[in-house]
Amino acid sequence: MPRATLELVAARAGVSRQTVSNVLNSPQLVAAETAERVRAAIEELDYRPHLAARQLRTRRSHVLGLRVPPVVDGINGAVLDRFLHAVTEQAQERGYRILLYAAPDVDEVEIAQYDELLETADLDGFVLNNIRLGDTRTSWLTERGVPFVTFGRPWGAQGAHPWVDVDGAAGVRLATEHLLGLGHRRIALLGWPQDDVVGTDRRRGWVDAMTAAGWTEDQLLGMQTLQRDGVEVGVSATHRLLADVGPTAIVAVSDSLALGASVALRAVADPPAVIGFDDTPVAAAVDLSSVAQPLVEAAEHAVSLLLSRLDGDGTHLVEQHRLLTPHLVVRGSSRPPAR
Amino acid sequence: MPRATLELVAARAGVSRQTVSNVLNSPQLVAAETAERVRAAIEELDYRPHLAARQLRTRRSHVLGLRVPPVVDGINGAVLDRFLHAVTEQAQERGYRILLYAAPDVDEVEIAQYDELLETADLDGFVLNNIRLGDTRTSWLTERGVPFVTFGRPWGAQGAHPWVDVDGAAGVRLATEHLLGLGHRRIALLGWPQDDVVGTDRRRGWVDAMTAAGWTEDQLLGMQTLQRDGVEVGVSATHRLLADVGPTAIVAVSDSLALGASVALRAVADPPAVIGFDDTPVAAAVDLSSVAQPLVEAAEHAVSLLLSRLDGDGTHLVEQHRLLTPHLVVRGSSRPPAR
DNA sequence: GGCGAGGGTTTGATCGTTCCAAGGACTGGC
DNA sequence: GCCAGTCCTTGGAACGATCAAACCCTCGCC
Repeated sequence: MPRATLELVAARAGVSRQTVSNVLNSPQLVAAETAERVRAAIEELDYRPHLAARQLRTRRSHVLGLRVPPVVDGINGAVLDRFLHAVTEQAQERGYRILLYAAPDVDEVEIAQYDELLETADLDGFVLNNIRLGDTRTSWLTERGVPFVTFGRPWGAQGAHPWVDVDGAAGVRLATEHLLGLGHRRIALLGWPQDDVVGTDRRRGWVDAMTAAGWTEDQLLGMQTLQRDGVEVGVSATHRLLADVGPTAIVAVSDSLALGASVALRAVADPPAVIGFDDTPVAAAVDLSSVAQPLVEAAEHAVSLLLSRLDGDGTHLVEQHRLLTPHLVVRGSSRPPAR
Repeated sequence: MPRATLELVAARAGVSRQTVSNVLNSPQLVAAETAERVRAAIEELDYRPHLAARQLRTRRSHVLGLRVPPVVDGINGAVLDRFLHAVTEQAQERGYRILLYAAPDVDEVEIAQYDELLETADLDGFVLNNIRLGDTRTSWLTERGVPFVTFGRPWGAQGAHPWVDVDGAAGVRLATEHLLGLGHRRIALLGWPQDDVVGTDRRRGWVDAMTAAGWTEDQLLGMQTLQRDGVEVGVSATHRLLADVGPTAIVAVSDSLALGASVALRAVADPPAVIGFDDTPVAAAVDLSSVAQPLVEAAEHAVSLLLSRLDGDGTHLVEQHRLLTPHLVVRGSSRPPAR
């Protein structure tokens, strides 16, 4: 059976090409009766529009670009994994598809990819997921008027654009308050270095909850370690905390660090409670409490923001964004303090 | 600056459209000198062909379809994650891109997606990654002559098609021999149910290594548990093995099961050695030895097989396939037997 | 009764590429 | 000096959709 085209459908319904096209794209222009007849013809011939032809004319591909980042540690990769799935599903439901592209962690290379994809494939927009302070990718895209959303806030004062993010401070505050509620007082933090904006944000949740519980900022400075991410780092940092601080509970800004803590605590009698961040499979596997990001929700909003810009009625509210609140998944590592 | 087109480049180089097209697609048809001139013009105008236009004419999109499966357990998701990245990178290097589609675990729904993608987007081929015994998707694709590769063997006698897979039996044999080499004799297996072909294959590696070491098949039947995947299952099954078999080492057919074993063994003095399968981030995190699948290599071959069919010179060797051997990643859980 | 308005439909051109059949230049042989 | 053959180039048509403008009614109004 040959491919059904607009022409064929038109002939079958006894109308012109354009009318068939209108039935699909601008139904309000077509008389109800005619539309009905056309729809029947479409059905009979199992007609589906050829996207490349449409794209050639309209310069719209109905495809969104998404980067698959180089696999690094693997633990946090799981986060992206779920986000990826949710984004794909959301986009699909709304008539868009997701095209992957690989790029190393170098802005210029990634920008070259944008250029290529826009020029040759007419991508309609991008979803970025690991923006940094002073990111040159976002400004490049903004300058060119390319629609995009980021999963992650633009931390600097760089131009505004739509974004979705999860409130890290709120998440860590939740975790800390949960531990306070269990009766813990001396709660230490495994944080990231100060130049990391995400880590600094998450740390704030701990600071807020702890100061509300009576600690002073000065005291807290002595109850934390700020180091880069990693299981090994978590192990050594925890040993230090045990020696210097003697905490009854530890809050970590990542599951990697929290896992390191669990490992370090294995040999300890009456081990402190531990809570991680991201609710990765690893956390579930080792019975570690963790702060869970609402990734499906994040993906929904990301796609919504992007498509409202794309399909919107011109009133594109450029500065839209959404900050989501994570929730705490309580597991075995949420022990009450030893008496 | 307006978009550069073939026409524009042709004018600039003082030749016709077709000649420019030939320079790009059939260079052997064009005189060297002319080609040089054309290439210069392309360079100057920063010309890049518009894929939709090409696609409209040739019915080839240079895009491959890849499914993002529903996120289930998360531990094994990490495997797909790395595969995904590798496939994207490989495809990109060879001038193809990866388009994602989401589908639930229902063949008919997925097939409907194929139909849609082929008809509306001219996808050139598919990469499938979770084929089952008696899969209807592969036969549908085969019937229609749609190029595809699977990551995973077609276990049944169903029609042959290109595939790439990792030799699970070899992997488990490697693990078992490693343990034998450490001095273990009584090595138990945490397996999957018999109706699972992958699990059965992996089990065979254990059987082979163990019989070579002097055990009889009958004896081995008493040294295994065959259950579905999961951390919880691993915990309870391990308790049973400890009571009934008293092994000095345990080989598991997945990291989930192996992790369950590690958890169950935490309270045990002189715990048995444990080895998992898949080398997921979880394994690395808890210092668990594990069999690693060569995913990058698998992706390379998958893309190669698919593209040789697509770009090949007609001599498409339909029944190509590749079985890769995994390697063992030795970590702390590879303890020698307690004396 | 003629004229303008406007809803509904048709017509022809167009997007950028490749296919096709035919045209032109150059070489070598007689 | 002509012709065949080779090699390269050329212009027109086609892919399947949308855009823009023209067209044809019917209706209401003066």
